[in-house]
Amino acid sequence: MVTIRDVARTAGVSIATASRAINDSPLVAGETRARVQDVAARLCYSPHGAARSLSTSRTHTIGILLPDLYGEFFSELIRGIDQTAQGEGFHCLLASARHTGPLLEGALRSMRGRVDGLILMSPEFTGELSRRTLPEGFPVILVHCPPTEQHKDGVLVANDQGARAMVRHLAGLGHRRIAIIRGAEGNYDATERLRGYREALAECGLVAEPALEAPGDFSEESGAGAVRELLALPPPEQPTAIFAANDCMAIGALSALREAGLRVPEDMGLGGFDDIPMARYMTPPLTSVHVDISALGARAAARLLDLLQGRAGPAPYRETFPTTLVVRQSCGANLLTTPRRVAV
Amino acid sequence: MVTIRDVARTAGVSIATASRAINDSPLVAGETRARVQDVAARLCYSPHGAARSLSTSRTHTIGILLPDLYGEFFSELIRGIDQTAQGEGFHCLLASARHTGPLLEGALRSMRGRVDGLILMSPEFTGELSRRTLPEGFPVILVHCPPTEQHKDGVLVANDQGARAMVRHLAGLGHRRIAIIRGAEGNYDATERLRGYREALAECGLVAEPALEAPGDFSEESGAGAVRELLALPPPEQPTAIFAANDCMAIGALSALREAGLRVPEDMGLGGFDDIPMARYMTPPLTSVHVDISALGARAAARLLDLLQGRAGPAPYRETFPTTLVVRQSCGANLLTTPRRVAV
DNA sequence: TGTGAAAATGTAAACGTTTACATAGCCCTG
DNA sequence: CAGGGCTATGTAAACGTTTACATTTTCACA
Repeated sequence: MVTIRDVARTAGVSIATASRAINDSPLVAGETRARVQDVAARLCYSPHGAARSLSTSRTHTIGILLPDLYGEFFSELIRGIDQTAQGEGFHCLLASARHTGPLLEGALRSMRGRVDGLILMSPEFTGELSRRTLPEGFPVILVHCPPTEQHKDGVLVANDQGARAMVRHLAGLGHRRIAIIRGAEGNYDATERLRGYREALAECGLVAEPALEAPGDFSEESGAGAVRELLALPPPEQPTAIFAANDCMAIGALSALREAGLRVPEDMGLGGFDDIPMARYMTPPLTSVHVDISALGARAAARLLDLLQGRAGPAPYRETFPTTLVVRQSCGANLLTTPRRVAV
Repeated sequence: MVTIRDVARTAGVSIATASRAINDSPLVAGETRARVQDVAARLCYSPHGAARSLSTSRTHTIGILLPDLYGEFFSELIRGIDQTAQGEGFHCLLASARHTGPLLEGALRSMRGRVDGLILMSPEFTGELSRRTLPEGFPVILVHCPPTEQHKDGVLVANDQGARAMVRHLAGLGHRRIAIIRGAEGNYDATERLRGYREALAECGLVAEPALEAPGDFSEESGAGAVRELLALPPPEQPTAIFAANDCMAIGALSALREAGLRVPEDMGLGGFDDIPMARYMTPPLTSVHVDISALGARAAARLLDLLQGRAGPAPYRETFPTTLVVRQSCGANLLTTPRRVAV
């Protein structure tokens, strides 16, 4: 492997000068710089990352710690982060701490000396854990996490606002019995979306009924299962519209409704959340709440980079990403045929 | 920041002993090891990654270099890789080199001293580039790339086999005019799938017609556009079945067909490729070619780790991942109603 | 009780950089 | 021409580890 020594020797300068030339320091004569850079190119020299990091105590890498790597949300988030990071010459070190507790601690630990800052998404992350695993004042941007004592910076999605918009929209179409298919137990988004759902019901003067809050876990199957559960209710108690806490469940719900011989939206209105690319291509096209996840990732990265490059003060930064309701046909708006069960 | 010196001092041993104790070396007395580890835990010591890497010239990190980070393929691939890597205590450093040439070179360069090996997917990667950017003998696993002079290890998907299976299946259902919606120009998968399509036609005694090879770029829109193009052909030249080179385009095609008032599969058979999770939830459920991408990633990572851990000889390793045809309803098999245009 | 091997520990070099500080050459000014 | 300020370069320490080698301790055995 060719090191800076080799470059220096070949160019006939000291290591220090070689280093300066390579880093475009103004302290080196133009002619020397050119010669050194020329030699470096000829020898195919590239600086050793670890050595550089050790010396400068900067890694030019941001860590991404996620609970999982499954699904569109994470890939979009990563894409947004990576794009922004790459724009400033930063790398991304990826880790997922599927399981809780000790594994998360290990993952955090192993980041020491490998990253300059962290974009972190984990419900398990607490101030106490931070104290044990991260150097004091280590830059962290939280995604979807409540702030901790040490780390107040974060971005989050206006889940409740989105859910409210959806439910109000359904109510506006005349639905009085609106069910929700809930997300995974304990999940942040799930909780917030449920909250938004309940708030909207209250605003619209409707009462929340436990029977209309079907459990789910964000998977297609659970969406289908929830529908079967709802359709097992005695007819007067059945909903006329369903709000699925994400699009996957909405899609599962759609297929279960079809199996049950119900038409969407005529017999049952349906709304999802996330507006995944596929949503518009469903039959009928799915009404959903749009969230620009990659933009969310990009913002998180941008803020972290501001911190790292000294462009931002330590003032706590929290940004709530707004959502937008995308009305298509599954909800029953834009309806060409006549609904059977909904009184308008 | 607490370093190994602090641990050593507090535990009353030399740095060397502290290091050994922390790394569970057998060269240290059990009692000493316990004491040191105790101190380390109390001080919340975690070893500095860069320092360690510099000293051992091992980073315990594998680099992932992809052309892009968009879509299910990449996220699944990354998931498979990360899972396997994490199992052996390795990290993943992610980079995407969207653009070609110099950017790719820079990305490769910047990996020096940061990763122990590389999982690389880029059509632009050549032996010459490798020589310029990577140390000799640097472990690389290629995904979907032709082998180069230095790097022969790689995994790939049996794209042509999958495409052949699909087209043969369609032909077996009686279709004589089978169109393809091609993938992005120059893309590896696209080329292979097209090749499989043509081979299968030949095998079945059908003639390839340029008019039936509609261009596409893997996006939903392009799928819809291709369908409009095909339907613009004079009726006798129109296809009775369409093979879309991926599921996204198949979904776009589905919605364009519906707009045109055609029923799937009665009026037009349809098949996709990739078997994305959503495929089964389409109306009708999409017949597709299943590829287990995360397993592909896992295999690539496993092979790389074998190389890195000295468990495998340098014998070139190439694995072609088989695909499986998943027959649902969009192709016209399992058909309940009668097809209008297909002679069986 | 002395000897030697084995076990435990310590000393210091090495990994490849960056950078504070020292030095050398040069030009300008008085 | 001495002195002082630049500018360009070199020397060497530092970053936090690991590890080859040296040294000390322990302990079994003759």
